[in-house]
Amino acid sequence: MASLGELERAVMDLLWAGQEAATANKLRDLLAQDSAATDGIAGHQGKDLAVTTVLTVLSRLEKKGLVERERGTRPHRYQAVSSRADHTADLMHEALGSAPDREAVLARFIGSVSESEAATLRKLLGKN
Amino acid sequence: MASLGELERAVMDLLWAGQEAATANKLRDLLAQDSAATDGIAGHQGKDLAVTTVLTVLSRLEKKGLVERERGTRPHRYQAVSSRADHTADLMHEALGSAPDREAVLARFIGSVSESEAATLRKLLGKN
DNA sequence: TAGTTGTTTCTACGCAACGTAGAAAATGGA
DNA sequence: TCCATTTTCTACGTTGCGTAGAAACAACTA
Repeated sequence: MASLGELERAVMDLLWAGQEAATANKLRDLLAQDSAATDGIAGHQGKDLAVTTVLTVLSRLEKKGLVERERGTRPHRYQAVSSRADHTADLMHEALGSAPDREAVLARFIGSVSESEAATLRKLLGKN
Repeated sequence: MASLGELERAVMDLLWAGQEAATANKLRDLLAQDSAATDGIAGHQGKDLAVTTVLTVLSRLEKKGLVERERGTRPHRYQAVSSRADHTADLMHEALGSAPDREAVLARFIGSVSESEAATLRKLLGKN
């Protein structure tokens, strides 16, 4: 129960990027900006989402446990439950988790990691 | 384009487990066995899939690039394109890949790995 | 060569997830 | 009490997946 749709991911990216909790309206605006930027000079003909759309997505993300909502304030405020790094690491563990041959997987994983990342990993593991 | 459904995964598990390429019929039988075993003494009332079902799934897996089919022989023979370990490692890279903060992700990942696996990783990264 | 049988392809249905949003309800201020 | 803002409810279209029947196809036998 962890994979995200395109819009869900876009919203999470915004929540992860901003440090403050955001309202649905704020997020809608940011999404419009983003798509305008992506469309380039062509003019953002695409995506002006309805606020209800954003709210629906936020509810779904809340149900999935990725988003937390403050119900006290009137425009509710939404924020990511965990950082993107944490979430991504969780995903990696999830992929790894269901494998009966964890060591082999780790071997392959390490095998196809860039040298600089390998260095990072060595550092993190405490070199001994 | 990488996530698998339940049956798709069951089929891949069989292909990954067996060393030889298998036919659709063989796979159907193995699936029936598996579900019988899972059902325990209760009697495998559940899953006797039609061969066409297995064939459909195999086609979809082929389209996804996970399965390769020999069309020469009459009962076509199917096999996994890459090992489960490779595939899982790919998934991990995929999760990691889309992150702008790769180092942070790796840090979190390492942080929540068991000590024995950390040891494995150290060995694999071994400065040698 | 024509029938028979095993195999594959085509087509399709139901269900769940997701993008999308209108209609209606709720809430807080004028 | 009425209005504007915000949230909830409901819903529709699309896509992926489990599932399989019907039809096409290939190989063997009589």
